[in-house]
Amino acid sequence: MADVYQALSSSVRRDILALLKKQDLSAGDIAEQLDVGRSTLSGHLNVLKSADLVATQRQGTTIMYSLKTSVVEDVLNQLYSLFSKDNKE
Amino acid sequence: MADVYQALSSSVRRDILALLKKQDLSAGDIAEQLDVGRSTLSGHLNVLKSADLVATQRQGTTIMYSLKTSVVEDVLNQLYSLFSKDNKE
DNA sequence: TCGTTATTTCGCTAAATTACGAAATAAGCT
DNA sequence: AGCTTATTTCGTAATTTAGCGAAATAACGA
Repeated sequence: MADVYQALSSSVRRDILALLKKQDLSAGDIAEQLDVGRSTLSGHLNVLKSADLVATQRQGTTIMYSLKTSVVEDVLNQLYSLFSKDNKE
Repeated sequence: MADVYQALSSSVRRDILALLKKQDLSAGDIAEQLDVGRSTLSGHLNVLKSADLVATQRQGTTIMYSLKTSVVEDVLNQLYSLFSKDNKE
């Protein structure tokens, strides 16, 4: 889980994740809903993919993006243990 | 909670938070334990303070840093609702 | 007030991030 | 093969971030 925090640090990328939460979408669909150029969006999707936050699946000519939740569970746990007052370790 | 994600995206800053979880520390104490220059550390502490992740309290000539947990609760909730499959909104 | 200690601010540099449009690639259809 | 649509890669520019040492500021004690 190299750089999940970095991936989550962009509001555009968090918006992408919010869209993908509702349904799987192609890059084009996402680009239509977010005010950002295609190539820029592609870069953001790459960051999310590297962080293992999204998965891709080719369907003919389009590529469908979907949300991956496993890594975020780790982040939640890490944040929890980083800040929970009780257990001091 | 302007940019908590940005603040959390640096491993140096996460290390600072981990140290502060165990006990309140001065900037000097932190600098001794982390391999980073004083001025650089000061910058990181500023980022954490802006993100409301740490609090400061002057004690004579030194400044004590302590962990603030309130904002992180919000982040945890946000992340949870961003990724939880069930509730689609 | 002077000196000492603790911390921050100030340039400055290097590296990373974000954005764009144009060109390249991939897949499907006729 | 040639055309169309979807997406990515490339080259470039602007902005942000991270790091450093030197100088500035703050608070204390002699």
